[in-house]
Amino acid sequence: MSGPVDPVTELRAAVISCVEDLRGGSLEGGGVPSLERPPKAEFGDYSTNAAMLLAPVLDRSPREIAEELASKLSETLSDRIERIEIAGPGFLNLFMSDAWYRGTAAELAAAGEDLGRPPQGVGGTLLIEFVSANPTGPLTAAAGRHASYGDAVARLLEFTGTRAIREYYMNDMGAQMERFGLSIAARMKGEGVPEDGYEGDYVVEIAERLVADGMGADDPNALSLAGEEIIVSGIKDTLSGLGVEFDHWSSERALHDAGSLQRALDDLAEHGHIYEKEGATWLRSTEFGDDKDRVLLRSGGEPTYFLGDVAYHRDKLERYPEATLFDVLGADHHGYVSRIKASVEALGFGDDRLEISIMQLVNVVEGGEKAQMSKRKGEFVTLESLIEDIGPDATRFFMLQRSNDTTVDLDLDLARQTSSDNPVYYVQYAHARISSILRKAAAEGAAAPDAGGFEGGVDPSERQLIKRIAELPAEVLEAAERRAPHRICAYAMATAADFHAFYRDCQVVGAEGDGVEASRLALCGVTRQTLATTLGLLGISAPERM
RNA sequence: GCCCCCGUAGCUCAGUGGACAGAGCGACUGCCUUCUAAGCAGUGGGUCGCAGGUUCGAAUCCUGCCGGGGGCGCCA
Repeated sequence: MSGPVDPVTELRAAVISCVEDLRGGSLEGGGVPSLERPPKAEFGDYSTNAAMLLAPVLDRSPREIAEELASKLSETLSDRIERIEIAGPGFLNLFMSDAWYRGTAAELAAAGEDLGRPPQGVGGTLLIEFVSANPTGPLTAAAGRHASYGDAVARLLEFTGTRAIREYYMNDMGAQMERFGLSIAARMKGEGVPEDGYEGDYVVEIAERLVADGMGADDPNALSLAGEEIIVSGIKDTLSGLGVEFDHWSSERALHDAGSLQRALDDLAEHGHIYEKEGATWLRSTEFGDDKDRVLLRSGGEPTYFLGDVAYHRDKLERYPEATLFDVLGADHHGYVSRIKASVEALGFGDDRLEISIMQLVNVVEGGEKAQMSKRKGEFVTLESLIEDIGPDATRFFMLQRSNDTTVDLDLDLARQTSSDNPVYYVQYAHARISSILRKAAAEGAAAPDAGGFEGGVDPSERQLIKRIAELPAEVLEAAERRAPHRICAYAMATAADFHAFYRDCQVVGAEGDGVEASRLALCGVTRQTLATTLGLLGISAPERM
């Protein structure tokens, strides 16, 4: 027997059914009763606010309703519940029995690799566009945040039954590519870079490579194309090093050459949302909530960056008619959100087809000092050097640890430490420690893991650990729906902490008592699976030895 | 001026209506003949930016203000 299980939701279902009984009808409107871990152990294992929510509906006092709910729940849960207390303004505090803990542990163990997978997944298709850094230079450390985030969201959704597609969009057209080509040409001739050119040393390296390939400095356009090829191949290598692989690389130039920009323009014209003014072609984006209308074709006739982006979104929407688009943008692009949403609507697609997350900035901190970041000046920490410095696992963990709308201060001194101070190693260490126990058990011919096969008491540390693991499906669902992988980081750390406490209190191999060793080995196995799964969702390795 | 994000412990941050507000780091104190001390336990530390409002209940929702960051091009 295996498959997704969700013990907390099962318990919640029991509460809801009792509430519906008492109310004499289904729960529409009103709130859904909570079922949560109370702040203090003295408040039991789980608590619910059901009686407080019911009070205004039934027009009776919360404590009175709580009494009735408690007796109904006791009946429904029978030997799974030890006792129910009524506290505070009308909370029902549930104290679960050893039988429930044993049953839950057995259920979790039976889930195998499906442990933590929410039984009711999210479904659908999400096309995630992320990183999409310009192909005029190597990826910066900040791109590592986008890469880690987009990939982790994709992994989370895949785990919940959603098809995730990863795309990278290259703005390989226009003025910046010209400046890039001119910068390479200047370096070939040994000259200083032109105004607004790219000053980084990598441009010198590219120039040297292209000279070696026999290229001349007289065709900046050709140089920019050749330079782009080198840059993009480097970007792919860097992302691979982080464990991020894209399904599709879209190119603005390719879209342009295929006539997609023109088609997008025709589409918008057909829908009646464009007009001419001062020689330029505009999108009436204000009609869809944007601050001002936006230029699609300049008065010279060249397309703007924005038109390319409109064409790209149209292309995505048509390639995957079932998909929701998800754009991961940097904080410096937030002004872009309303216009791109407007364009999607102007093309006749529903506004629920596009979702956008804004990533706040990344500061790399060393010795308490923030490193400067300027791509054009060539002063920045590259993602490649960051990965080389602290490794892909620490890079991902530190980038993912914070919610996307807060700035990340990546402390290199901390990230470099291979000690308990470093949260990555803390979690990985727990996984390695369990692996070591299981190795020892195998070597010493310990009992086969069996979560439910004993009648003794369950240790408080075991209870804590089982409860934590039982929360995983809800945690995964929440993180997936809210596109919030940082919750998984916090969850993984909490699970590791619970395991270390269990390790302190409970001997596993050679434990005294009938079936105790077998049940603890099973709990170790379930914990290891939990850590492996959560680390996997973050794209971080789960080592067997450290 | 307008728009977006943030303001919670010394530092970095969790916590999008529930019970006396949490974690990691830093500081201080203990614990390795015992399954990995990359670990555990304990101590100290906060007017949740300020002021109103909604609610039985607000760090959380609403309004105003203060402080920090980012953005407001026929650049990308």
